[in-house]
Amino acid sequence: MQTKKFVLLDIDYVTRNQEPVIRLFGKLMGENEEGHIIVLDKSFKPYIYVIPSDPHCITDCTHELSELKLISVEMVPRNDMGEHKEVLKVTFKHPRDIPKLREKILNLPSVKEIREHDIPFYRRYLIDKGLFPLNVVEVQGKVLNSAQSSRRSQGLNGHESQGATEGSENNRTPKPCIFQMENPPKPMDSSLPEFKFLSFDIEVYNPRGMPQSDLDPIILISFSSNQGFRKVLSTKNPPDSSDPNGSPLDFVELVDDEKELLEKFVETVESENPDIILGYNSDSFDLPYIRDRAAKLGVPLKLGIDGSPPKFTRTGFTNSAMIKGRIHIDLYFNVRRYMHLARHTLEHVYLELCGEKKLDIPGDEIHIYWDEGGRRLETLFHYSLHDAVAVTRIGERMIPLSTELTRIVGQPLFDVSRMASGRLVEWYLIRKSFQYQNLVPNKPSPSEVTQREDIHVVGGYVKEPVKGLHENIIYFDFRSLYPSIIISKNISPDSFTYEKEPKGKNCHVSPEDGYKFHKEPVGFIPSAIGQILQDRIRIKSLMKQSTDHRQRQVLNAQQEALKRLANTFYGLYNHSTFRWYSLQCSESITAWGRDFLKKTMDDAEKQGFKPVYADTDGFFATYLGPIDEETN
DNA sequence: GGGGGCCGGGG
DNA sequence: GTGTACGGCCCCC
Repeated sequence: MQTKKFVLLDIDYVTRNQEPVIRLFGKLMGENEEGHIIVLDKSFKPYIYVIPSDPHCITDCTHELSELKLISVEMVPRNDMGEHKEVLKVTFKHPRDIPKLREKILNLPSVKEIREHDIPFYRRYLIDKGLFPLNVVEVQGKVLNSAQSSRRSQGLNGHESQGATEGSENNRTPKPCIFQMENPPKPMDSSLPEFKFLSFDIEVYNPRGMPQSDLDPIILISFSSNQGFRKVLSTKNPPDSSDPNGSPLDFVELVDDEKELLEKFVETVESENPDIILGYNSDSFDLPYIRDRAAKLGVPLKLGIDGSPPKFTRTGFTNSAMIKGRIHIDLYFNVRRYMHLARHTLEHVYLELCGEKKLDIPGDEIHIYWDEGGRRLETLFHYSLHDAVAVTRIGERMIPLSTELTRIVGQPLFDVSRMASGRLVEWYLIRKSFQYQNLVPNKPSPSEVTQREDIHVVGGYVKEPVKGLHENIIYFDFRSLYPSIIISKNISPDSFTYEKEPKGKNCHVSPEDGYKFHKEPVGFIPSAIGQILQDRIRIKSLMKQSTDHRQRQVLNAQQEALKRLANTFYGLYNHSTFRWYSLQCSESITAWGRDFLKKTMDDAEKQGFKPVYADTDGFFATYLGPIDEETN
């Protein structure tokens, strides 16, 4: 039995002998260890929860379930919205069985509800094992491939090898260590290495406007890493080609043709061996384009650490490209989510983040620069390289936040970098649910979503501004009004109650609607927000104490990530697709908010202030001087 | 005002 | 893949 320590970069599962096998992709951490590891875990099985229609018919329910193709049915205690329940944990042979059987199970006479039937298998694994991507994991087991003996192993790494592979082996990435786990993985609290990232950008010959991958070849591919690597691969000789060694453009490497360009692209990724691959709009442009051209020219795109080609999927309204064992991040989506700019072109974003103008060539003129050669071509090389460098610079600013969000939310960086903030919170809460043995609420059906969207909740209090030029202005505002209300009034779906009995004393009662929330115990959502805010305070104080520059940067990213998470909680009760959606909670928050603001304004008026404008969590007032000095 | 459709980035 | 998810703006009625 051996022990291996690694940074968890990515996770998925494959099917071997009809059984699911979890694969953890990592970068080895030990003293004399180098390279990648792929850890296989055959022991984890998918499951869902079944709530029987009546607590007494749990045996009927078990019986009905036993007719199906399952591994086991087990009675377990769980909490559901503050209510204790005995439910059935139903374990399946394969994740595929769940979408196949869940309708059938739901329609059994003794079944009332099914839960947690839509949690992707690899996410379930991370949550249940307490593993956090980008943190260190220790595993015990045995190495399956003796070092370097077989290229890409034999099928055990999930990707069927594509026949004999030729090409230079000189500075290729060593083959990953394939490791079979024999004991549960241990999350470790070790210090972490910095991540290496490689940015890339392609240029395409485009005499007809936007390039079409069936017609227009890729002419340049440029690279930039956060460790100083810079290169442009070109299918055309740089200027001054009469002297092959005298090129002033020493970052340019000439290749014979587009086929070699793509082969060198793969080799560069292998030899640079980055943890993270960055692009700008690379999910929907660069990588699909490279895929199409590589297919046309017969170049295998062995970009994953297991030699697999990128996998293209749809993520909502857009595409995403996954590179196994490395983390491909399209910064465009990050930037669009986190930066509020009118436009999100690479040029605009670079200017905003780095304060520098980017060398620019109008997109539709690239083929002209290419054809003209000479100085024009030189400019094109610089432009292309600079695009890749700009992506690296933007990455340096954006990645720390995403990596810390990953460590808090506990889902892969690939996913986290593409998730809307509401989703991040949702996965954070799903993990919390597991810890508290709570049942996760189901996602709403499409009809429920539209129903929710039709309901409008009254927002914050707004006092129309009094027209005119005001002097002697004071401004008052509540520091984070809504989160304070959620916590102080314990606003949570599991503390909300329709009960008439516990009036007043044991409940907070909302203004206007009179919704009641139990004062105790602390609700699920308030406790989660409370914990995030507390963590943030703790990290900010650590930051003050720290003298190490790098550590301070990490801590700062951590507290920023927590702030971002905390900030997205407030509106979530009113998000139609949120699992913990609650109209009562949503209405109560704003009702209390209006109440607090109005009361404070009334008090201020009594003290001689005249409010001239108010909005949600603060107001402006002019000071008229003390009105009635005797009252106070 | 409300429903439907389109677009963003990339060359 | 135990997937499948945005939000702003314009147009039209």
